Amino acid sequence: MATDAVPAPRTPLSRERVLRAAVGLADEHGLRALTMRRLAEELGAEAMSLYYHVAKKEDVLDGIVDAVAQEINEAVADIAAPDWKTAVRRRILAAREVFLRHRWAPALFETRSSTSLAVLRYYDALVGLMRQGGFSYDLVHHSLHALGSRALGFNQELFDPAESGGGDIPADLADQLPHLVSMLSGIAHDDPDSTLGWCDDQAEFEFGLDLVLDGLDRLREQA
Amino acid sequence: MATDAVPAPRTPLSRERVLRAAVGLADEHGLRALTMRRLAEELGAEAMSLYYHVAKKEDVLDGIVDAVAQEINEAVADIAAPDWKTAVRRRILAAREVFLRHRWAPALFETRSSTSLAVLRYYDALVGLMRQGGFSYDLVHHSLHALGSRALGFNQELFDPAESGGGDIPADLADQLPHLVSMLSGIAHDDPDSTLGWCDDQAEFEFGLDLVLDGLDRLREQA
DNA sequence: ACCTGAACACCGTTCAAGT
DNA sequence: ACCTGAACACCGTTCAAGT
Repeated sequence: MATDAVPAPRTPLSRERVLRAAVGLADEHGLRALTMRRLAEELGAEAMSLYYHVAKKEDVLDGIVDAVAQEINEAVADIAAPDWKTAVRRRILAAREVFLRHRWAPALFETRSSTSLAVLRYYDALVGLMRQGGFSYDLVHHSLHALGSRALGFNQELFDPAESGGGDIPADLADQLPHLVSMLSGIAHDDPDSTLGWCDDQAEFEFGLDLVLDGLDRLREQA
Repeated sequence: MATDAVPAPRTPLSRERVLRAAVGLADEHGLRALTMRRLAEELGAEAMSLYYHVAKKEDVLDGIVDAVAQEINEAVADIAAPDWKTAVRRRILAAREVFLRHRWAPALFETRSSTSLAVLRYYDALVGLMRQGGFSYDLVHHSLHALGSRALGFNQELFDPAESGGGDIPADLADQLPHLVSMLSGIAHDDPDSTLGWCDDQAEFEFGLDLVLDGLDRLREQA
């Protein structure tokens, strides 16, 4: 028996523990709460200790993007479908569900300049599926551009056309925006739980996704 | 005549001067260089002086987004076209040119939660054009979602499928990404000047835009 | 090998004070 | 009305030092 009662030996830090804590912090309090100091606190350590396991904050951000992408790859692994379109569609919608669990992720993904390996793997599978479905490499390439962030399951929007249901636009402003006001009266987004970002709700996402996928399928047939 | 030689009376600050300087700073050195202190320095004043003319940094950011949107509205004012599709298309491509002058803007636009008046005006005109072209308000609404940021002229992409032309992917990595590597060999983006963000070059932007516009036109005919 | 304290250079922002 | 100096609370990051 040891003579001294050793204090519960804190689980040592590691890159993985740091990244997991970072994801948790962002999930709970948003990206802005993710500071090195706060992250260390979450782990019961000092901010400076983190630098032994990660190079800099950017490294942490790259790391949690990769972590989310891995989560997507797992969610997507067992998906099978009879044709390329439903296969791609199902993968994208499954990926989307991961983003619904990590609402900070779309904004962060868009700031990364170097692409994570897990994201590349995700795209690689997409390319494979489309090739198998009869696409030329060239058309696949165009398709990825046309899909943009929708390929990964989200659609960062610029403004919410139905912000507050349109009911709160002041009258003087309404005069300046006649068409917008007319459009918004009577339109409301139903399910707040399916909303990613501003107005990217499930129904609208699928509308845009299908519009693009159908268009691509048509181009494939023509080729 | 005044008895004392007054020092050249520095043009006084104003919200507008602050915003103009902010846009210039971002144009020249990027968004990261846009700090209150640096901005003040650019204006020959102290950081604290800015707070007399703007509420907080967020206010500055909202302000320069609105300034860019105004620039877009001016660029787009005189556009006429025979049908809704070319009208919308031309407006969007003209808006895009403004973003090519302010490459920091797409990223910033996507972080704004409240929409600038100038952006609303831009959308209002789009809605008007589409209504006139035979769209129901409901389909216009879906259309705006489907277009997403493309309605304003940019397409924030997640990764550059052709990053460095694909030539620099290490061999061991290439084994893990067979489809991607095959696709990338032989694809190169030609004109770096037309590139917004990562891989959003002019040709790809127009491909995606036309794909969506054609799809919307088809839905309009069916309705 | 792993962690930390003290310190540096930088933020945004306040507030009372100057003209 | 307009601007500023000093100060505060926070960043990310370094470095030499502890175990």
